[in-house]
Amino acid sequence: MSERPTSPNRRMNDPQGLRQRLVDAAYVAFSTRGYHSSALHDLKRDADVTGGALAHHFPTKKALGLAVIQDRVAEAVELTWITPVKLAATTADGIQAVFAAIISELERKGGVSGCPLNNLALELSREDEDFQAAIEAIFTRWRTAIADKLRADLRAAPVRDFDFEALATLVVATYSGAMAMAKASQSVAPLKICAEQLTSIIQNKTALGH
Amino acid sequence: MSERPTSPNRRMNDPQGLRQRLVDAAYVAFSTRGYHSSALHDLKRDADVTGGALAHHFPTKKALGLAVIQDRVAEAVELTWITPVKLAATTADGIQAVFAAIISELERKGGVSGCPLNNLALELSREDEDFQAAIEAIFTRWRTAIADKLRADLRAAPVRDFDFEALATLVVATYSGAMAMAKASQSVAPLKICAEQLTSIIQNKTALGH
DNA sequence: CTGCAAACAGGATGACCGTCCTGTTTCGTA
DNA sequence: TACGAAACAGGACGGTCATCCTGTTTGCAG
Repeated sequence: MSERPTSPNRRMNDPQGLRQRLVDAAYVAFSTRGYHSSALHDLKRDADVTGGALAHHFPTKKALGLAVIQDRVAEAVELTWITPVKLAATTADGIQAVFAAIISELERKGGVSGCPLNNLALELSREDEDFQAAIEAIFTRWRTAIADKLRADLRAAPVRDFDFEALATLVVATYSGAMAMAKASQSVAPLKICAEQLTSIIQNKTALGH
Repeated sequence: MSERPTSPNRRMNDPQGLRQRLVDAAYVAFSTRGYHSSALHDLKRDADVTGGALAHHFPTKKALGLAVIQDRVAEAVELTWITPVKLAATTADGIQAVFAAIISELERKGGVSGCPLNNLALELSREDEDFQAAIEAIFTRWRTAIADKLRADLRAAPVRDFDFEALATLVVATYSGAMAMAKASQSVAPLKICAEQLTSIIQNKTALGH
C-alpha cells in the first residue's frame, strides 16, 4: 500500500532510479522464481513501472536479464564471497565465515532458493551466448579471487606442487553443488557438511608438509 | 523421414510404447532445454504422438515431468553413478571412472548441457513440492550409495571419526557444482579439476593413519 | 458377435506473455 | 520562452502454450 511520492498528479522523470527499481525487482524475481518463470507483467507491478518505461530502458527481456547478471549478480558474489574471503585472515577462515553467514541467513528466512549465479547459470548458459559469457565471467572472477587468497596464504610458508586454481575450483564447485542440494532438500544441512569438509581440506593442504 | 510402421492406415494401440516414446522425448528435452523451455508441441512432434494421446497418458505437463524424474532421471543416476561406483574396487576408483566416462562423453558431443538431475532440481524444486520430493529422493539415494561404498572401503582397515555421509555429500556436491561450472564455461575443465581433487581427497582420507 | 472401456485423433479455446506502437509529459538547451 | 530529445503512460497485437473437448478406433470381456 506504500504509494510512491508522486503525490498529486505530477510526474518526475527519474531514469536512474526507475532503472534501479526495475533491475532490483528483476534480480529478486529471477533469483527466486527463475528467469523464464518471471513475467514482465509482475516485474512492472513490483517496481511500479509502466510498459512504456520498461521498453524504453530495456527493449527486450534479455537486456534486462543481462543487466541483472552484470549489475546485481556480480555485485552479490563480490559482497557475499570475494570481499569477505579477501578480508579474512586465511582462506579457510574466510570460507568458513562465508558459509556461516549464508547458512544463518537461510535459516532466518524459511526456504532455500539457491545461489542466484548458479540458478541463472543452469537456466541460461545454453540458451544464449551473451548470457553464457556474462555468467562465465563471474565464475572466473570468483574462482580467481579464491586462488589469489590461497596464494597469499602460502606466501610465507610455500608448499610445493600446490595448484591454487584447482583448489579454488573445488571450493566454488562444492559450494555451488551444496547449494543445489540444499535447494533440493530445502535444508541447510548440505551446506553445513560441505563447509566443514572444505575447511578441513584447505587447512590440511595449506599446512606444512607436502 | 522414418515413418513408424503404421503402414497402411491401421492404428495399433500401444500404450506402453507410446508412453515410453513420450517420456524419452521429454527426458531429452527437459534435460537439455529445461522444463519450462520445452513446449509440449515439440515433444508431441518428437515422439510422433497426438494431443489426445498425450492428454490420455499425462493429464498435465507436471505429470509428465514427474514421470521423467522418477523413471528416467533416477535411472540415469543409477546407471552413470551408483552402479559403476558400486562395482569399482574402491570408492576413489569408482568416482574417477565415472568422471572420466562423463568427461569423454561430453567431449564426444560438442556442448555441456549439464547434469539432468541438477538442472531439474534448480528449476523445479521451489516451484512444486511434488517435484521437490521426487528430486530429493534421488539425491538421497545417490549420496547414500556413495556413503555405503566408503563404508565398505574401510571395512578392513577402519579409520576412526570417519563421517561417511559427510564425505559422500561432498562428492555429490562437488560433482554437481563442477557440472554447473562446466555448463557455464562450456568446458570440461572444471570436471577434470574436481575429479582429480576429489580422488586425491578420498585417497588421503581412506588411507591408514588417524 | 456385442458391448464397453481404454486408447487415440485432431482441433478448439482461453489464458498469458513479450513486444511494439501511439500519444503525452518532462527537462535540458539555446 | 521555444524546441527537441529523452522519459514515460497505457494499451493493442500477435504468437505461444497447456489444457480440454468431441469424436473415432482398438481390443478385451462376456
